Amino acid sequence: MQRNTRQRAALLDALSRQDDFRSAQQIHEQMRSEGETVGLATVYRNLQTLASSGRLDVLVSAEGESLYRQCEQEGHHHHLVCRVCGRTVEFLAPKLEAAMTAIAREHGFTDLDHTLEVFGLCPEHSESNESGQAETP
Amino acid sequence: MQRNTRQRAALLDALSRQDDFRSAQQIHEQMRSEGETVGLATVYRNLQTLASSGRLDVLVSAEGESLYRQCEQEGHHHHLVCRVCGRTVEFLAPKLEAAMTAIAREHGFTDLDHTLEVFGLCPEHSESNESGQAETP
DNA sequence: ATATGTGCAAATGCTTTGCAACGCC
DNA sequence: GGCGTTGCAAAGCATTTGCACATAT
Repeated sequence: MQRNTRQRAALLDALSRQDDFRSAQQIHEQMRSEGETVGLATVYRNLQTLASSGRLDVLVSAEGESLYRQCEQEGHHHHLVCRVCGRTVEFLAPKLEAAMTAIAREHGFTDLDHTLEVFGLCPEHSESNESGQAETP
Repeated sequence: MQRNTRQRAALLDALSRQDDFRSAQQIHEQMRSEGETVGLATVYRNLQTLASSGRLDVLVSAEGESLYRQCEQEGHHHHLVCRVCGRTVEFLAPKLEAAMTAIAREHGFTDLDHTLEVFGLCPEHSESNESGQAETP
């Protein structure tokens, strides 16, 4: 079954100290920079395992890259994700759900499922603010 | 500017005779099988051009592949897609847009973009109906 | 002890790109 | 004739996989 390896523990730890959506490579890089010695393939493999066991949230960015983060909420929810830093806000939208369901029903569709992700620039990275303020000149 | 090449015309024609979402490679294959001689790269390039000029709808499958089809509506809209046959219904949801925008604004996000796709079973493929009527055994 | 997990590097699959030839305008 | 377009093959990326080695249990 599932063994308890240093790498897996390190990955879970990294994920727990981090609540933005990140790509496998970003996560790997971060772990490396924190002194962990982990292979990229291992990160991919573990992320996959964790995701399919429902312990992680996965979302596919507009560019087709898979982004991961630990779940915050159990139930159904959506994400507002910063395109630059990955900062994420979860939100519920029962009205949206209801409206979508209604539309689908009107067309005779059943067994519904949907994806709704919002991408944008968070306050730190908004365009009016992007003149290079993140650094300390 | 934009030139009028045989390949581009063939692509537009192929797209116009087809209303499911398809990958670049599927479209290329179809064109080939219809006797068109077109390079795969050309298909990719033209799909990209057309998509960014808003003449095509693009959607990224869960596997990260880009799927294209011609637009039915000009403006922003969403899709209700049958998981079995790919049958697609476009719909508008101004209230959803407004609600999402509001939520994003509350969190200070700007330059918004979002993906909203609804998947389900169309009337032909609903579960109560799925006993295998599509085939001829 | 032994099945699982890991690391590396090679392989995969989709997509993009460099560059010479091609063909609209 | 010139410049956008094309085609091919090579390059790029994110991700997966084969295989020998390491290691939890």
